[in-house]
Amino acid sequence: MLEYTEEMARPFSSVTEYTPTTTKKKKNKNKRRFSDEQIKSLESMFESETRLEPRKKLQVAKELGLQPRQVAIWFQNKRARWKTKQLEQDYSILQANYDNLAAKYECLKKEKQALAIQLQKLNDLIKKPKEEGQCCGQVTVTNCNNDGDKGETTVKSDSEGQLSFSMGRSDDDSAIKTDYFGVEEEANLMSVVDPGDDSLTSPEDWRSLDSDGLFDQWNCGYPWWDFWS
DNA sequence: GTCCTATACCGCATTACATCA
DNA sequence: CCTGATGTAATGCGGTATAGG
Repeated sequence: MLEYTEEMARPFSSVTEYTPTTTKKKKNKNKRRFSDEQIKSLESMFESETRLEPRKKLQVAKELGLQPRQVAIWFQNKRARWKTKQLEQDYSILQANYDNLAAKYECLKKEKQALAIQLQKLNDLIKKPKEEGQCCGQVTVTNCNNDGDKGETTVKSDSEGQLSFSMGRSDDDSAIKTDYFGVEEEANLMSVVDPGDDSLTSPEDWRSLDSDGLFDQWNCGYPWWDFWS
């Protein structure tokens, strides 16, 4: 149901005219900013509803001494400004998320490089003959998780060739020690580490692990065992 | 029921003006 | 006083929805 015509509601109709040769707007010398009182009232109405019913619009216009058209335009402009503001906020959030993600990516990249070096060292090591006395060793990996908590993982190989993992917090002497697995599961580990490289798939080779800082370069935000998950 | 016209309203881009540093 | 930047009221246009002939 149409309650009034746009032309009836157009403000300043007596001063807004058009030249016969062009559609360009003529200067409107009656343009006045709305009073603080009017703005305050419109703002509070916008907070409760961003669109006005035609009847409500007429009522508001009457109350504020404005033309209904002016109220409609104010709401229209207000919606546009609000949308712009929202977009800016959304952009800020996206930007923050992106920065966070980029930082994680860089971290993972460094992690990957470190692991590649470690893998190379491991490859070199397992090629050494057992006689060289490389039967026992311990490697400690310091890392931090997503919560920023530091932790460490120790990989030990004993004279029997048993591998054991202990995990705990570096700042906590009561670190929980956990035997992770024994020789019979080493083959599984090998397939996780490098399924495409049979140079690491022999349990024999793992008995020669040494602690010459293979994992020392690890110092990123993720436990190394999550890297392949 | 369908088409056509008139009207109202919207979003968007832009203009015109007021205000301020 | 002048000037450029900024905020905002108002305009124009294209599109959609709806009522009535």
